[in-house]
Amino acid sequence: MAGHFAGGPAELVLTASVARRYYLDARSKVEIAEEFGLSRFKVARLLQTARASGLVRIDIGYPGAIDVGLSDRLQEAFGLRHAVVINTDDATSLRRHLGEAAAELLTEIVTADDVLGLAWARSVSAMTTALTRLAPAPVVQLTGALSRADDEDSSVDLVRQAARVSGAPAHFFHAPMIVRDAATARALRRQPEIARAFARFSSVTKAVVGVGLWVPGQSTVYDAADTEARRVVRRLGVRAEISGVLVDADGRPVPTALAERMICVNAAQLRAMPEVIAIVYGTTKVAAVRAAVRSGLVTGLVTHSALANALLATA
Amino acid sequence: MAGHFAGGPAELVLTASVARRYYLDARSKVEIAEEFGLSRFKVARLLQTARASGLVRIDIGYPGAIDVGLSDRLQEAFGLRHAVVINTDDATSLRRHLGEAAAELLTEIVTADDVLGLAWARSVSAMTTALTRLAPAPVVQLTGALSRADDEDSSVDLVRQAARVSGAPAHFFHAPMIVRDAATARALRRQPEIARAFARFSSVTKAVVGVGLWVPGQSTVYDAADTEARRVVRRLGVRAEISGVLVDADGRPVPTALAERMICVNAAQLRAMPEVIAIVYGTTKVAAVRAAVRSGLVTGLVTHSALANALLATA
DNA sequence: ACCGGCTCCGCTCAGATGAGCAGCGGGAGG
DNA sequence: CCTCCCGCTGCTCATCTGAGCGGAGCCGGT
Repeated sequence: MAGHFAGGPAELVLTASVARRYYLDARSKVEIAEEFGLSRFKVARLLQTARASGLVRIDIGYPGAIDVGLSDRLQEAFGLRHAVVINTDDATSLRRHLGEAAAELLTEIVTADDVLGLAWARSVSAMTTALTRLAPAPVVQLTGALSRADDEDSSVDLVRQAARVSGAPAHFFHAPMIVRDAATARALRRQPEIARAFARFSSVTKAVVGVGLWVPGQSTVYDAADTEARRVVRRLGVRAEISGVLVDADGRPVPTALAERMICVNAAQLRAMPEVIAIVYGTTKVAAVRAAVRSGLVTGLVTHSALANALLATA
Repeated sequence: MAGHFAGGPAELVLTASVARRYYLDARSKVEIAEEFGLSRFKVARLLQTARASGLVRIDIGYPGAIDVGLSDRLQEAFGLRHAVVINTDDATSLRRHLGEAAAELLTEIVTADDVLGLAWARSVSAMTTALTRLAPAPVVQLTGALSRADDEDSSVDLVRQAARVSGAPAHFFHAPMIVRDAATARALRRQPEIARAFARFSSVTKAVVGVGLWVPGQSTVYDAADTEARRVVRRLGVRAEISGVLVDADGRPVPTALAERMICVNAAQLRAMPEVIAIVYGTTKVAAVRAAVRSGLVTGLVTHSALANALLATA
């Protein structure tokens, strides 16, 4: 493939001329053949050798924030419908950049016929912040609120913000993501406001979620859970959390007692959504992201170079 | 041309995928269309934008001694049949490298049906030194010897060496390049040995020559001429010397008294040779080389980057 | 609402292209 | 000298491709 050029200097230069005419000046092989006094077959063969010998190099890349090559490979490798890899790995601006990229992606792919579902995650919050334009699609809240002291945007605010941009209705509810026991959760889900939002899950066509690794500090759900639940869930094989949906290392949903206590979308509902885009950063989460894409629940990924490379390395 | 990409991230990545499939994996547009569920027209348009936006970059170059891009441009710009530009400008090894390149070129383009003509020049000498393989073409000496004390190879040796490699007859003669007066030159040209060689000029199909600038130290003929001749010839407008043939800045042959005193090929004879390759180095000679290629006497050029660039800059 | 202009899309069809094949010529070996 | 073999060349035909055309949807101005 990258073999050296066989012929002499004259043929080398001739080949280069032909290649330039063909690839850069966009002439047809017939034209080139006439111009150089060759048969079109000879021209075709010269171009073949030009490609094979590496005389003509074609590379696909773009001088911008998006690493298109990596995005493409990621999409291909995991069979994703969408993959956007951001070039920077700078920790300080990473979340903002991913938010912007995801916002752009959403602006592009969401139409008025869509119903948008949003889970709570800091990365999803960064997206809504960056969102400036959106087709008039209704927005549905997918998860309850997580009681973190430093949260600027609650789960509810996030949904309302997106709906404000889209100009279509917001379907939100006020409830925590995790409650003390299953009974309380069941009671809450019967609340009219919450039930109405949940009823819309089945019509959601595009969702945006976060992914957490089931270890301290790498999952808002993990951090919000009590010590006992953390341990039990861990022992059941849960490795990753997709906006509340708990899956094992291979992406299989794991039934847990904790899930009974959560006010959020479940695996079956998520799977029914044609498009689920995860925004994830931090190489620590490699295993979680791999589980998420393997699960098939996640069909799109917005991430950064380091994580993308890590994913591909272990694929 | 180098405009940025218009669409959103999803289309950007899709375009990159399609471009990779097309340019790197060499799939047909129809195949790609089926694979991605698009029409082949859509694929074509994506590829167009990919090219126009700079997402797909094609460059032609070769990691070797020969700068193919420059060679190509030179060939194109001056309508040359052959152009070989060597990448290095390192003065110490320049002549040797050019000699090797020219030798390769000659090995490639000379066939048993050719008759090879060789003029004397240090660069041509470097070529014969590097010559290891050559079709059995007879070799004809085009110029007399120049009496430089430091010459390793005389005009004669050069011809014999090439003929030894080719395995075909050498047609050489022993005579100086410049003699005291025209009468002596005429007498010499009538010498059987010399006349026989000269008679072969008309059958020469490929010649290799040097080019000199008509200033001190840039032309072996200039240096070999007497002060008076140098001045007279200069005043007649001569700027360049192509292995003894004197031309002005535009490449027009200039009739001179000096020419009458020289034992070498003349302009008409040189012009009759279908292929005349000049080996030249040193940016000082730019004007001389331009004159030589403009003259149409020279149809091929073996040179180095700096000189090639200088030529193109002033073209 | 209606119209005119605009853009985007996919169709048609002629011309361009590639895979495979046969002819030719040149060199090695008998 | 002949003969075989190999590589190069250009042909055929089925497929691919590009330029141009017309229709569908969109948008802004009455």
